[in-house]
Amino acid sequence: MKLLAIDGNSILNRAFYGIKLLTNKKGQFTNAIFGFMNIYLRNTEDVKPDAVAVAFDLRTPTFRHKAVSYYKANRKGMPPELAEQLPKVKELLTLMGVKVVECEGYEADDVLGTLSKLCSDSGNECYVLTGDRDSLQLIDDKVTVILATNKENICYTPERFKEDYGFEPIKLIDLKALMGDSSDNIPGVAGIGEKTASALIKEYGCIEALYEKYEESSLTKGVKAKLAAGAESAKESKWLATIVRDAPIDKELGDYRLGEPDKAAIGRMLTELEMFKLLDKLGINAAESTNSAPEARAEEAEAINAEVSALTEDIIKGLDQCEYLFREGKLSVRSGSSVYETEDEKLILAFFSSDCGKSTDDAKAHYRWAMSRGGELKNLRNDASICGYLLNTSASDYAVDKLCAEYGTHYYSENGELAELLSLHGLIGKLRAEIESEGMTELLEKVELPLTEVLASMEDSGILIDRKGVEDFGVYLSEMIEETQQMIYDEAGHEFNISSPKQLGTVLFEEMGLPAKKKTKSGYSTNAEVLEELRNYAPIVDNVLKYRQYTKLNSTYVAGLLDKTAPDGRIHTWFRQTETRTGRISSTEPNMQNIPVRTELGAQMRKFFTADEGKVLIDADYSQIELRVMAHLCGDENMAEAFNSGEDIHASTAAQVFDMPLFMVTPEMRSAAKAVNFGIIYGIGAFSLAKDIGTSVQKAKKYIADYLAKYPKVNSFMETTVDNAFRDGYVTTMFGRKRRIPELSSSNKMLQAAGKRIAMNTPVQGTAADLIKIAMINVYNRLKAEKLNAKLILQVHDELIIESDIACADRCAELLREEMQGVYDMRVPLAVDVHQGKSWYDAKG
DNA sequence: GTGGTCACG
DNA sequence: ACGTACGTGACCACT
Repeated sequence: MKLLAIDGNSILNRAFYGIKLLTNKKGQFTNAIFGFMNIYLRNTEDVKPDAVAVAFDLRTPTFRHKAVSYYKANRKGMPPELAEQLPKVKELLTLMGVKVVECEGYEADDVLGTLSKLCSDSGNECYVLTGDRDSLQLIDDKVTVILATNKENICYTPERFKEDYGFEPIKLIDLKALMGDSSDNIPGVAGIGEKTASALIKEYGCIEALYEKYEESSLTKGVKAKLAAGAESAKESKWLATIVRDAPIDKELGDYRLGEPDKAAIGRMLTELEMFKLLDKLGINAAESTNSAPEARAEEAEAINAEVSALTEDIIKGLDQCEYLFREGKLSVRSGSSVYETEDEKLILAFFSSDCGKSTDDAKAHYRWAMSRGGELKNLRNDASICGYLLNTSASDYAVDKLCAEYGTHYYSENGELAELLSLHGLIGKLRAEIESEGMTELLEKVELPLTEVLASMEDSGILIDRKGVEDFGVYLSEMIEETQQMIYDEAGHEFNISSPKQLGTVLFEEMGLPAKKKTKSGYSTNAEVLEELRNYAPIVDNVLKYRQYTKLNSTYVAGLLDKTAPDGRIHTWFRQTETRTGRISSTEPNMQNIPVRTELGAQMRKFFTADEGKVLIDADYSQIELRVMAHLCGDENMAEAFNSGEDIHASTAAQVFDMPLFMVTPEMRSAAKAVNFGIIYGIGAFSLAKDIGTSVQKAKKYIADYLAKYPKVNSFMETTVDNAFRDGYVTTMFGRKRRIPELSSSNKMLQAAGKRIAMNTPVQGTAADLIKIAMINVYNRLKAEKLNAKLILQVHDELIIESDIACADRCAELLREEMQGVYDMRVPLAVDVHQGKSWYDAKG
């Protein structure tokens, strides 16, 4: 028989600290459960055990079977985020048919010691899985210890142990008796560290032999003195370091055989925890619902048994409300207890443009399909993924099966390709009810759903790219890269991969001896901020910075964009509507929202994004929209006054903070004030502000204090927002968009502080996102209604770009300004800069 | 797949 | 004692 014995506490700890905090919708922490189960599954697959035991510590303060309990009592307790996961892991294991072993007064490793001895004595194989090197003392011919480290699992057989340590596993106890172990409060011999201890054990084998002979040995006086002084402690430490091997547990190995899993209960539990990947791995279905309305379930049940019929024009005309899915050219529609299908493009277009109210999933793809054929999609009522996003902006995806599991509606997994369609019915009902009760109906109906069509149209339009121009720019960059690279090699004295931070670090900080300022997890930091400070030390630094700039432009932008050019000569980015935590849109393949602009060389890229023949680009961007949103949300009169008077806001902030008239504000003061303004939006911290403007933390603190004193309502707004976030667990934007912030309930101070900053930033960033989304919808509708030959083609967070016929460009520009400025009645004006040009570069003004 | 870096708002 | 501002996406090196 093969037994896998697991140190539950040790593995759970590794899992907890190795994976960032995760929670389900209710805020229950799940990261340790997730990590534990992954480690468990990986190892059972590798070991293929017949029996498994997972041991957990169980000690009470009054019961001390040995002094270890007393010493270990000093250890820090578990953080609450982990403690709440512990009983869940035990429950889950039990449901899976795995034996959980706890023994009053003993620790997990004592249980492992006992189990491994049982195996060893009876000639059975035992694998001990732990993250704790202490357990290596258990290794023998029958007992292998699998040590789970952060990087990999190391499988310790007696041979492997000997290779690494140079002595037999059992002598690990003696090693610890000498060197001690601070994490276990084992004192060892004062002054003896790992090296000396290891040498002594290799020479003498055990501490008894050592103490018998050391006085006559050739050891140095110092070591002898230390050994003499620590004799008692060594003996005591050896006892402490010895793992118990006869704990009073069930000693019948057969009792640890794996039992039958209770799949239904596991399904319920993991569904509740929203651990769907794990369900997949275990081959278990998510729990079924109790949540669909009975009528809905009845309709679905009938639909399952009904014949699927072919969709026809007449049927389309008779439809009122329906769910549909459109995948790989096939349209499936459910209405009442009937299901229809077709692959006929004409019929599909007729359906899309029909008056029937439509609920679906991933409508943007359908809009694009219709638009590219000159058609349209009308009366979109619901989109499951968008509803899912509004209800929880932090999920990784919003697939129908996941949503059904999360919201507890029935998923017809048994019905093949109709599964999702039938499941959608109950799911949409539930999602709408949740949206309603969370007060987000208007946000869904007036903002997100209409926006889907706008984004589809923007993607469909794309933007014209001057391929020849980009290619030429690429040739120029390649020449510069070649040249710069050669200079770097010459200065370094050899060739190396400049793009490897590791190799670059070695060259700069070891070979060339430049002062290393900052470290990363894996070595020296070589980022631009660090290199900037080193510019004066050696010319290589400047060249590396140049090299970085050229290669970035060449690979990300030149190569990246050429690669994404469609046959129509345009670039069609994907706008993602369910991606960001704050409500912003994101852009991928390529990302059109991070095209360079801040450096002159980078900004050249924008010359290659152009208007088509006879057309022009119109670019409009909000000026300081986030600060204006802040001014509106907090209602601070001082801040509003600055905006209302049309002053330069950063200069005006400087005048306030430095308490002087506007005309006396220097560019340096303005720049510092600008940094403070940014800090305010991000959730201010003195340290980072100081770093940003290159001043002392003390001065930064004073700036912040002065700022908040001048704008007292900014201060109270932040406080109230954070307080409410603690109370509710989420924050909201002006239009009711929500973001949950589980970080606030973390006991880790860093994480909680990050949660507070999120709480301060999200209402501001998110409201700005809401505003521009509404403006986009209005612009789109007006361009259409006024039949202008112009299209909205890009959005870059606070900026919209229209490609317009030259003939109507001025009207479009005016329309754009009106819709953006007038999007919502605020306490401060929303200022918009509008420019026209043949290229994006020119249209930026 | 993760971490480092850097492009944008 | 420790690490440090909000939100993204792409590319490269390295495991």
